[in-house]
Amino acid sequence: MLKKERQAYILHQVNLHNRVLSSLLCTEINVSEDTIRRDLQELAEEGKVIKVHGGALSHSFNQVSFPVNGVYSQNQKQSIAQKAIALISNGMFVLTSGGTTIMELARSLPPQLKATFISGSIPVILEYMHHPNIEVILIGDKISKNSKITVGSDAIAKIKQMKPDICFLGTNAIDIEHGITDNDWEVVQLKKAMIESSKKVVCLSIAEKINSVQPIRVCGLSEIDMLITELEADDPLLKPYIEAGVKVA
Amino acid sequence: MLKKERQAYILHQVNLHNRVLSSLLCTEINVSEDTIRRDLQELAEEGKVIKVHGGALSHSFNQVSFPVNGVYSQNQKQSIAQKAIALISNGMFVLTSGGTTIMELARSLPPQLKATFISGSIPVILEYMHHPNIEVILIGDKISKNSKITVGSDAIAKIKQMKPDICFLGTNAIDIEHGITDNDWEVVQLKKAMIESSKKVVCLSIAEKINSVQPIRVCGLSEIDMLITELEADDPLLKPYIEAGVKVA
DNA sequence: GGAATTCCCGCATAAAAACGCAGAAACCGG
DNA sequence: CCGGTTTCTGCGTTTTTATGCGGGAATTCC
Repeated sequence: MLKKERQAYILHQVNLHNRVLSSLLCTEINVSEDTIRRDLQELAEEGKVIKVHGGALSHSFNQVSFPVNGVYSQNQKQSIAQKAIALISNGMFVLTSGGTTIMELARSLPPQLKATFISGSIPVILEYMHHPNIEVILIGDKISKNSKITVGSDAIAKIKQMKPDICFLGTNAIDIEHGITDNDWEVVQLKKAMIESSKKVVCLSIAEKINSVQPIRVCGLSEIDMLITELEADDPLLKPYIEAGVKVA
Repeated sequence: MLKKERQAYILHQVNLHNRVLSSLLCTEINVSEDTIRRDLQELAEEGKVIKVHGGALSHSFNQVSFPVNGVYSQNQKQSIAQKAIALISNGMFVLTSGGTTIMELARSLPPQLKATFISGSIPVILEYMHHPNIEVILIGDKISKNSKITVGSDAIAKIKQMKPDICFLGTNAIDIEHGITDNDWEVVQLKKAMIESSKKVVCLSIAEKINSVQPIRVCGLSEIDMLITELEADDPLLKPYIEAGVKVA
């Protein structure tokens, strides 16, 4: 069999079945694994397939991403994400909500980190999926088209079954008196469950949202362990929260 | 034999068999390999064949290099999607697998359709989310990065709790003897559960995949209700399936 | 953390291509 | 018919290409 023929055949198989294993191909075509590997290599260089350990994948399926429009206050959120990442170590189970701050966190995860991330937010999950070393657990249920997150009793039940090491909450509003508040009833139910299940609860919030209130209460300050903002820890804005027993970073 | 004659003969052979080997040709015509090589060279320069190491290929053969970004066989999948959509009516619960054919189905859903769609495939879910009137239920569990679908016992358990009206399966390989087969163990588990739960099972497959086999068995033909391809229902390729009791469209 | 794959590198080999050359055949204008 | 020219073809040598093999590095899986 001619080289080009072989490559055409491989390409055909990849496009048909979305993935091929070099081990299977080489028995099928009756050539050595090296040859298959070299073929896949060439096809990959021409951009016709995506080479992976043990075989190759079709190009068509592997470029899912969410339309990201300009993120508000990206710099601040970046700096929040960095502080949050410092709390994560290898092997942890990390539960996260949705929201642009969490997105920033997801995007900034160091590539060598090995951990398990759990979320019901579609955009966030997509970011997690791009990372090579993390396991991704998706919480299923009905999708709320507004917030692009799964909501409902199944999702809540699933969260309650878990005991993640740490939970990162994108925060909509936080206030000394009313604690964490939000404006979407279903999302609030979810966050409540997340707080209840997690060993440690960390709120991520840009300074702008500090001392603001939304209609629906998530939890009181006593139930969160840490508040991360882009501010320095000794910023006067944070002082009342420290006094209320919340760690800040 | 004259040069022109020889070249005409070679060209004829190429168009007939899509390929020629120079070694064979030279014994056939009884000239030296050099001569054959020179002929092929000329024909290649005139663009009539594609010269490769060891022989030459027909132009049509090589031309089947696919668009790198686009979906393979999109037209066929479009037409399959249309046939599948005809089976969906308002108020239905529709369970779907993943795959590019299902993606096409998701993209082509008429905007006024009101139904509930259930899936564990991230790319497919993203498409569903764009539609204004459909409810989207996401099956949660661990995400398989290969297939971008949730897999695992939780996902299977969730599917078994449901009784969807119809289930659309993207098909990897279908064959009279072996039924539906696939190449990813976890995905197969999922598909088995989907088939078991659903009132009606519809397989979507481009004609190219008909009569092909993959390593892992999903189910026999008796378990599926309908097979949708881009072919006409009276195509001879489909006849054995009809005889096996599968409806086709 | 250890076993099993898979990958990567260099080498060996055989097949095919390229190259130069020379002889044979065809062509061609007288 | 004949010498000169061009074209074609085959041969020997050198290069290039394709492929398989072995061993060590890297990766994945349990």
